[in-house]
Amino acid sequence: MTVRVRFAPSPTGFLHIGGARTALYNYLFAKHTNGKFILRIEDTDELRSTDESVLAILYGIQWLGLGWDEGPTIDANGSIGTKGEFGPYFQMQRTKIYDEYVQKLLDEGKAYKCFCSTEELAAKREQAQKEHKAPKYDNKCRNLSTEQIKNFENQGIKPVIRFKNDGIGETIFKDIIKGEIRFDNSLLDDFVIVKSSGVPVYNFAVVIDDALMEISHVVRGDDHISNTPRQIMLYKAFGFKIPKFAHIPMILGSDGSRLSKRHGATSVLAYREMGFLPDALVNYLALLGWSTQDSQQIFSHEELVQKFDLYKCSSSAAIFDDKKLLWLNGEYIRAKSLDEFTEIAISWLEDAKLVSKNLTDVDKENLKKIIALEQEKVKYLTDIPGLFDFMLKDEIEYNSEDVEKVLIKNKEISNKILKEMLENIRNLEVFTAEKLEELFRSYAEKNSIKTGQIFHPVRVATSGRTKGPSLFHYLEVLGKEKVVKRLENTLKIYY
RNA sequence: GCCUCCAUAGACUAGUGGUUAGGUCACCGCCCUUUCACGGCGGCAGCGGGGGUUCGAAUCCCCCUGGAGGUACCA
Repeated sequence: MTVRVRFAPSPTGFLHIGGARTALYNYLFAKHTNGKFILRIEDTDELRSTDESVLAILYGIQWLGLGWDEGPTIDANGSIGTKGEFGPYFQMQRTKIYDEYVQKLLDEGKAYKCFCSTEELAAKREQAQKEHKAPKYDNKCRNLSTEQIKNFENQGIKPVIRFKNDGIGETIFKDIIKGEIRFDNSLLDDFVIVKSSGVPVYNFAVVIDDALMEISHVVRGDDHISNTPRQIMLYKAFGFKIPKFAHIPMILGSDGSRLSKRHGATSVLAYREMGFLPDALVNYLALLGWSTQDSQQIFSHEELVQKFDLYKCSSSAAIFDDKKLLWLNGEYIRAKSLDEFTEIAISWLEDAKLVSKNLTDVDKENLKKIIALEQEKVKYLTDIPGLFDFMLKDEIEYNSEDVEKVLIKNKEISNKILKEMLENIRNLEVFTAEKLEELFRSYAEKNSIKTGQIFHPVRVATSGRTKGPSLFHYLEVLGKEKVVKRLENTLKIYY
């Protein structure tokens, strides 16, 4: 049996962390088994579905690098196409298909029209709650005569269509992750399968689509567990083959409640904005609910595909921990080759207007030397401008605290040292890290002072702060001219 | 209220009847070091509670507690 799985988001918002992980697990399971990963847009919520959401979701999955085999496609201009033979992959384009199947149920007496008003239903529900009873539809319209139906229709009342649930026995299924789950059918009512607008409801459309698209495994969030018995009833009513189910646990916020805006960013694309590498996010998400016995933490995309095992997923909800994500992000940044990282860094420097667009290869080679000094320090890509600006700007910004601590305190000493070092540097013919280090150390020895007493003031005088790359290396990259100028400037301003 | 799922350190997890309960992040300490990082070494910290079953339970069963999800003409 070839595996066919799908990710079926409803376009009522951006792609969030939970959805991303569901998509990822589907993707990994498909790739691992050499199966197909299908993307289907469940846009039957006429009120909340938007085109922007469709785009945001598509971009989000694309950014994560989860290519899908069938479903909507999107090109550089943002126009939407489609690929795969089982489409269309937008449910609202499939209404004719659903109509057919609804009619079948109606003809076979397995479904019926219900004319009860939402107000009436709401009132009954409230009443049931008051009496501590399960709010269940009372089957009022189950046995309407054709005359009664005609009567309602003549009044212009649009019915919903309900599935007739016999309420006998149990619905049992074996979930790949949760094990056996059973529901008492008598607790379920005659649920709505088509809204009065004529659009099918989620529980109906998924079943038709999953069956027609030959989905072999339904991998989705465990918030869908309670929908599953209804869906199984429909599979049975149509005589469709029932797919395997894998309900993956939810991702929770730091306080253990459902992940929401309260917990900060939940949108995948927001993580891009925050400076995360997609591979780091993917790696983190993979680990949130799945692990290998040897406790491996870092996986390449290929390794993930190779090692991911749907059957070894955790069955309990996991709290999203951005500390660990951040650690992984650092790991991925450090693992980049200098060339790769330079490309990434340049785009962030461009956005921050620290370098111009259309850099020449020579510019890039020079930048590479600068970037090499700080790559290991980057945790968020958004750190990049702040880490490099002192190397790139003509005018440095002085951090007042650092200036106070290193230059102003012991002013006479630092003044003398800076003046003398300025002279020494002016006289230095070969301006390399090695020569600079020699110079600094011999100066310290001659004057019998600690090396730190020179290093620190020079660092602040040439960079404006105490934190930064290895002193001699960045001085070399900066070049003699700039170093001299900065020292002169500092002496002018603070002494 | 009712239904369903879940329960190992602060977080993610390994573990399927006998382990000094293992790993990772975070945190703390030490080392490396001109700063910041990186890296290395070490440490703190856990089986929610109560009953069973068993010679023996983190592991199997029951109850409780706690958490999550559902209970829609939303998905």
